[in-house]
Amino acid sequence: MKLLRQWSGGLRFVIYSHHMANEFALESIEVSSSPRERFVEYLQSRGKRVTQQRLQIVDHIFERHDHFDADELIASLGQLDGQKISRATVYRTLDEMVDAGLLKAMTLTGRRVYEHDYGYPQHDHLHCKKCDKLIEFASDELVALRDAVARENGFRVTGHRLIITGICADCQKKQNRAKSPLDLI
Amino acid sequence: MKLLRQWSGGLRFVIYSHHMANEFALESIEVSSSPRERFVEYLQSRGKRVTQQRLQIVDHIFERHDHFDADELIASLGQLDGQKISRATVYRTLDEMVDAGLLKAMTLTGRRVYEHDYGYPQHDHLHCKKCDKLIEFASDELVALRDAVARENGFRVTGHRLIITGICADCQKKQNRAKSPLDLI
DNA sequence: CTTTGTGCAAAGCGTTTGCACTATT
DNA sequence: AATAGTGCAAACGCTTTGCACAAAG
Repeated sequence: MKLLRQWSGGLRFVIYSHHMANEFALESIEVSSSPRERFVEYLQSRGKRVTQQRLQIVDHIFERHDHFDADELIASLGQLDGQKISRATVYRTLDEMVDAGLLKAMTLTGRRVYEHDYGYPQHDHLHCKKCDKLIEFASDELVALRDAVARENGFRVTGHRLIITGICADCQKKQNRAKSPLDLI
Repeated sequence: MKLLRQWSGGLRFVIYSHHMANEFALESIEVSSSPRERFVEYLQSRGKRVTQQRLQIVDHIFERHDHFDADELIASLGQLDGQKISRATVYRTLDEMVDAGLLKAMTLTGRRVYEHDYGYPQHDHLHCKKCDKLIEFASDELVALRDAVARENGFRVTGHRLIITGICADCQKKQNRAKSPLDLI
């Protein structure tokens, strides 16, 4: 799951690679500053402090594109050298990053899952209930449909979340393999 | 929030009224037995017992159509005469009713919310983040879109959940009223 | 009479919070 | 120096579970 990223001076771009298994096949969109820069701006604009912990967390999260929860983040932060960042600080910083528009959160199977929301196009998910994998897809049609439904109901949309649940291609293969005659000997 | 329901012999129908505020504007679909009957069938087919508590809970839930969580259900069950049904039993029975296909569950703002899934057409929701109201809508287009996306990804769909978040018409009115010049005196 | 369900209270699990200490401004 | 952030552990809110007793089959 490699990720290409380019930060060039002035106007900047993020370029995510196409993932072979299709999980992260969306192209990135243009952004005017790095996640770190944007987080610093956000903090300063609110009179909040730019701490070592906050910087370490933003940098770490935007080093690769994937979906993660608080525990996974804490575990992978723990592997970095230096002193550990506490669970409480991680939770507090994740909230701030959601506020800052850097991350998007959704609840899946009881736990909160986060993903990049900055420099990444709007999309929805296919969720495999066997392996828990999230596959992203984007659909303009869906957004149009959403807006039409909202309009009919006099509703002012701020966002949406579509999760299609089922079994991914990989898990279907595994299932078939398990059921094949060869295994019944 | 009145509900019309008719159980006539043989082939039966559930008829939900149109709700004035539009929360429950979907027409019902035909079902071959009452929720209670279906739950009993489900229980017997699995060698589970038909207890007073289980019957009381199904009946109570299907007396009116709305969205509820475990606590609300426990509170409204508590108002019935007779001995109280324990929290644990309510949770266990809700799980069984989801298994039985009578209820559908989703997680909203941390807590699990339930709604009828039997005798009620598939639909999705608009969720007002001001007043927490859920407005239902149905869209065949959405289902077609979902299936197309899944097909492209070799994904076998078992279901989906679309929640459009924003501000409902009522809350928009309230907001405008609060901001009107008259209130600024 | 056997076995499953119920009620209670305790445990679980992810997340949040109060507070004394530390770091940023 | 003043104030906001951190780390710790305890608290939280919702849900689940172990166990002794009650009820269904």
